[in-house]
Amino acid sequence: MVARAKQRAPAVAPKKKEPLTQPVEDYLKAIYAIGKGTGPAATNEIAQRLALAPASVSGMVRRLADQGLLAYERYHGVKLTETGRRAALRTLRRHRVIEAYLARALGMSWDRVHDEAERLEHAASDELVDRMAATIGEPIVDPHGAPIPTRDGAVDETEHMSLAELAVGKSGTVARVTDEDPQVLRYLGELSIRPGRQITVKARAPFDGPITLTVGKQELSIGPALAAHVLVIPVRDRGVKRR
Amino acid sequence: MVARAKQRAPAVAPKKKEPLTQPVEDYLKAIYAIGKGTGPAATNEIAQRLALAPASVSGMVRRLADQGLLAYERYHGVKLTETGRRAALRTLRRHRVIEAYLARALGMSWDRVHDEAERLEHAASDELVDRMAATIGEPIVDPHGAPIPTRDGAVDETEHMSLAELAVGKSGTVARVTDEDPQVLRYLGELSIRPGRQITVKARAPFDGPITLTVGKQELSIGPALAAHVLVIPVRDRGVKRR
DNA sequence: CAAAAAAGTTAGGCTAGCCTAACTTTAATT
DNA sequence: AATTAAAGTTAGGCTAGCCTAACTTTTTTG
Repeated sequence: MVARAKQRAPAVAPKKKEPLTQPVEDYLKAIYAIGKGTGPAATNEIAQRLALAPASVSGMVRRLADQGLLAYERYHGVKLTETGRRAALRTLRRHRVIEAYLARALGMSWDRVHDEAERLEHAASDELVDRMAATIGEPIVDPHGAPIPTRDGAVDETEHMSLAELAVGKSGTVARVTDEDPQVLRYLGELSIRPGRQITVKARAPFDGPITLTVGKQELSIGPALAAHVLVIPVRDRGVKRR
Repeated sequence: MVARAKQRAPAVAPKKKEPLTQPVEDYLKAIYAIGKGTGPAATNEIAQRLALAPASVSGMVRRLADQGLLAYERYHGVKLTETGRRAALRTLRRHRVIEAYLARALGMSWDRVHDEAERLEHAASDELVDRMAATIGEPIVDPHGAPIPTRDGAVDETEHMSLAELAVGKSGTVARVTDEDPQVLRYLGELSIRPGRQITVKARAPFDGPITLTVGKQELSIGPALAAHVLVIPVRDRGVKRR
């Protein structure tokens, strides 16, 4: 019979200055995205985001815990340590600065910047990223409206309401689109649903049906799943039908 | 006793569209650099350039030959195939366009662009590289004066004379500096020895001694090893001491 | 032209990251 | 509370790229 020994990681986070590998940066980013920087992330969800087998995640997660990047308790998911959080935010900053730069300085469309940034974020130096940010005027958000962490790891973590939750008759300004699929982004672009635009909800069909909106002078309707990816800042009583 | 069977690669270059890995791109670049695109490259030299053990090169070189990127004959070095040459030039174009872009659009100094480009070249898409090139006006050379291959794989392969070979009394315009060590580049920069500058050789000390030059109004001397990395286009009879 | 030196190759091992299959633990359901 | 389902982990394997050590081929040299 095996004694139920404490399996806590015996390592004391050996501070290494070696740069993180590309897969490691991806794990940290995924874990950050799931737990919003502080909450726990489940093995299966990490696996799904990274398109890996859960078994692979179990293995990697243990290594990252040994390195002091994660707090890991077997069968109970992981959390980022402070070190891990900072590493994740550094990658996130790179990603979003690069996206913003590609769009503003090189005229790349908002549906292509994500994939490009996904690769460049692992290769660009901090110096380069800072130069990019400076060149386009220290942007605060990326082309999809996602907030860019500062050099010292601060992020605007405001939670926005989604278009799917906005009451009929209310208006809101699009703050962010939380979908990176190029096809989806192109479609939204055609409807001119993009950060900064003002949208009014005209009707909502029952049983999770389509939502009818006006964007500028256009009237159109989109599905609720898509609407959930459009985050808005409600406008206080304007565009509300007077009664 | 083992029959001395023909060990030729049995594979017929299975045309795969999978992108080349970073190490593979580095091998091809190194082989291109050694053989100027056509000549053979020795195992040891490849190993030295990539800072790898010769044994590792033997292994990789075989795989690349099986993929149809190299022509390989055991114990006699490798040559690039046409496919390999094109792949090498694509990487080289990326590298140099990126260098040029970093310098011109982002104000990065010429001694830092190499290392940055070395990483970015593996991550940047062709689309991005083309946009960079277009943005800075389709440059022909990188910040060190190295020619940039065109999209369809053409390169200016002109061989320049080096400053070490320029006769005393003759002048030349710096075409290129073939050293990527940041320290060396910073030093040359301080002496304002950089592409476009005109230099006159004033004296050459015997026994491979230092070479005295004038750059602009400055007079200075540098060692022959360094001078060999400064490529020049001789100016026909100007600055020659009349006698 | 034989012996030594240099260059190149093979053999055997290692690590990071991934996989599938089988097993264990936790959570959900009756 | 017992059973089933879901989630997570371990075991065992694979590939790309690297290494060192030992061996073979080619080149150089006395």
